[in-house]
Amino acid sequence: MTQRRLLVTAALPYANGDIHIGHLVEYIQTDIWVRFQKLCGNRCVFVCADDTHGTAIMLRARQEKRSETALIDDMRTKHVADFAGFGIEFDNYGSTHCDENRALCAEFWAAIRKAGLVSERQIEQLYDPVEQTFLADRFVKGKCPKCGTPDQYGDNCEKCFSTYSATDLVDAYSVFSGAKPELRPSTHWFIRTEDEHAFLADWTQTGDHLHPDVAGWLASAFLSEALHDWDVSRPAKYFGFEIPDAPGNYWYVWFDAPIGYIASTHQWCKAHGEKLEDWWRNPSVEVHHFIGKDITRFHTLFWPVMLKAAGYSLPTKIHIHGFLTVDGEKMSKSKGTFVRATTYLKHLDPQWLRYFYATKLTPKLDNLDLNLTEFADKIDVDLVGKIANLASRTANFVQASGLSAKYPDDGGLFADVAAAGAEIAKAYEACDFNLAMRTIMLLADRANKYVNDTTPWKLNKDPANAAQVQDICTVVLNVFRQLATYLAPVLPKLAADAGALLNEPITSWNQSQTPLVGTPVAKFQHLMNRVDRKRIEAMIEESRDDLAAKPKTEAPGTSPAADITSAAGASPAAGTSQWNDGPEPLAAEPLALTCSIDDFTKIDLRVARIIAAEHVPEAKKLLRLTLSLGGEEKRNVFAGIKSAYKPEDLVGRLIICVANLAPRQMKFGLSEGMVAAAGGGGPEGKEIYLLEPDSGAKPGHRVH
RNA sequence: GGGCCCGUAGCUCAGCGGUUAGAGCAGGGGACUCAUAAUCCCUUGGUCGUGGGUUCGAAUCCCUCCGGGCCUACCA
Repeated sequence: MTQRRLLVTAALPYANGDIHIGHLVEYIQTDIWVRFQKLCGNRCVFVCADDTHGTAIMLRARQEKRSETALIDDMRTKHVADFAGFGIEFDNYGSTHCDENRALCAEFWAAIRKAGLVSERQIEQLYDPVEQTFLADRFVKGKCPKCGTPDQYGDNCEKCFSTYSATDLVDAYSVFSGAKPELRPSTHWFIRTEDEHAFLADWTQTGDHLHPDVAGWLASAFLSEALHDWDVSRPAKYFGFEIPDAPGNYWYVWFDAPIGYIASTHQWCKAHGEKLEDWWRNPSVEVHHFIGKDITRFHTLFWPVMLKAAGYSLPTKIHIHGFLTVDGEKMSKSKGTFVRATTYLKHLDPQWLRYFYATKLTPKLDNLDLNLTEFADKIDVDLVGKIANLASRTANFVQASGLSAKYPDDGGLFADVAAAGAEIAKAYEACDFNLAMRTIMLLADRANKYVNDTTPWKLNKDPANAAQVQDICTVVLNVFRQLATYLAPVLPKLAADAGALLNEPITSWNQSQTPLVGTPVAKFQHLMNRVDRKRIEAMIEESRDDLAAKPKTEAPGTSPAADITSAAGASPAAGTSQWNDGPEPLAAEPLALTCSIDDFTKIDLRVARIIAAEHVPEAKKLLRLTLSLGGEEKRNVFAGIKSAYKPEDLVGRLIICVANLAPRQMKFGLSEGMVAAAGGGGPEGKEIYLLEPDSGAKPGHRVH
């Protein structure tokens, strides 16, 4: 096989947060693929970097009272340590805030201008008067101008996938301050992607660059109509690179982020005496991007246009994966399933997660689930019970004698395992790690059966059988070594340990094709530990604590908020010990800031009777309630309690409502108030408890 | 209001137009005791969410419906 040259990237993590197990899906996936390529003898360079620019970084740095560079340097150090902890080996890990990237951005910009793709025009842009900054697209929300969906971000609509600029939003507000943004004029620069419509229509639909599902989605959602101009500049203040020919303006973070792939490559080139052109302007080099499905648009529409204009290689393939769920649900801080990389490493073996993700990853865009029980079972059964066990049950017998000098007759076992290598390699290449792992485990089953059938432990009782025992163990340890080689991309440490055991490092996929003979066998040591379930619980527990410990408020226990709680019939005066009330509910939703009695009296809480309740067929969470405040005073209220209450059980009950809440137009009608309920949402949103006054209260009574 | 994804054995998933629907794990029975209570053999278990349609033939293609999830922090 001829040596391929591959340039591989994983998406740049944003320097505004810690690496967590969701991120790791992608980095582990990419690392496995890269290690596989390298093991096969291909020249493969794996680059990544921190994505450091944008309003979020600027505001966070401001909040933490330090410079942006101090913040991003700090985050980068943490990210690098997290990745290293999981054995993710980048050839270069850079930052988008570096000289190479600045220079490349300027080069791209000049080329895109030269290609005639840049438009300049003055627009009225939204400005947050509280934070005193123009609002990046993602930090303005409002109604989609095309379909009217509320709470949509300023650059594209998640519902109808239309793209637009933030000023098109209806009823916009700043996600930072909540303030109504002001329109302020400023000049912006746009890339007219529509000019490359034909190119994109071709590139996305041909050449196997994209999974067919993605290609189809792009074709129907975007390419079926004219592409919108892409606003790539932001006026000061903005943390990023200033546009050379437009002083006071900065490139939008999504302009310089993908260029960061090239900048990181450039750094690697400099460190290794290579030329950037040989990697990014060389048709014989394959460029592979690994990304999550959330950032598909940037990589499949904008990025190719930029690359084409600047004369850099277009991606050979964009590998897109789905999101992680834990125990079937989205990662949740309150449930402790939002596990940071550092937290995981404190408790569990990184190889376990690498293996588990490998068993779940396919070329498809499906989300993958980390079922914690299954996780533990898979490690114990597959890695300890099947793989490690092969060495564990035979190495001791040949520790003195080493492997046989000549590879014995094994009934074709070694040859079969060797032959399976092609199929496994094909699966790795296709990112079908699930298939690769299944195939490997089947082979492990066969090898274990071989041990059972040949019973070396029985033969070993008679010294006359020494040679036969040695032969059997030579076979088993060789198959073990084959499997360790096949698993090396996923489990580099296991492969290293296998190499140490047999005194021959595993460095190449081809080693799986030739038996190892005559080498000494080292004293056997545990290759892989079983999963201690308690450690998983501890990890989840700590992830939960992480959050509870964070937002401390000054609110004293006697705040008005606490009074409301007592009105609900909780027992605040009683010690928690007597009633065994745990701290979880409070931890899940910490106390709000102190408010004054004046603040409180603004809210007019009233006793009301539910005189009618009905389902709203089209609504997922809502019930329509008619509340009576006594006499003729009635309120039509939509309450998000469908998951916890049936309409027929509600009619006639007394509840507490917010009687002076501003009416709100909802999809199903006008809601003229709000029903008070306790609870934290809970699983499936079922943890909802309506407040009910003590007996004697009458509709219309105010809650003081 | 729209979009996307998913619904195959208890669990996680293969299969994605063609013989009696598969695997791993879990469950049950047995063997073995070298091995990290590992391994090996046998075995229970599914009208492939529903109702239509296309077809000689559908889990597999099309449509309806039902159910679940996501689209709320540039969080993969």
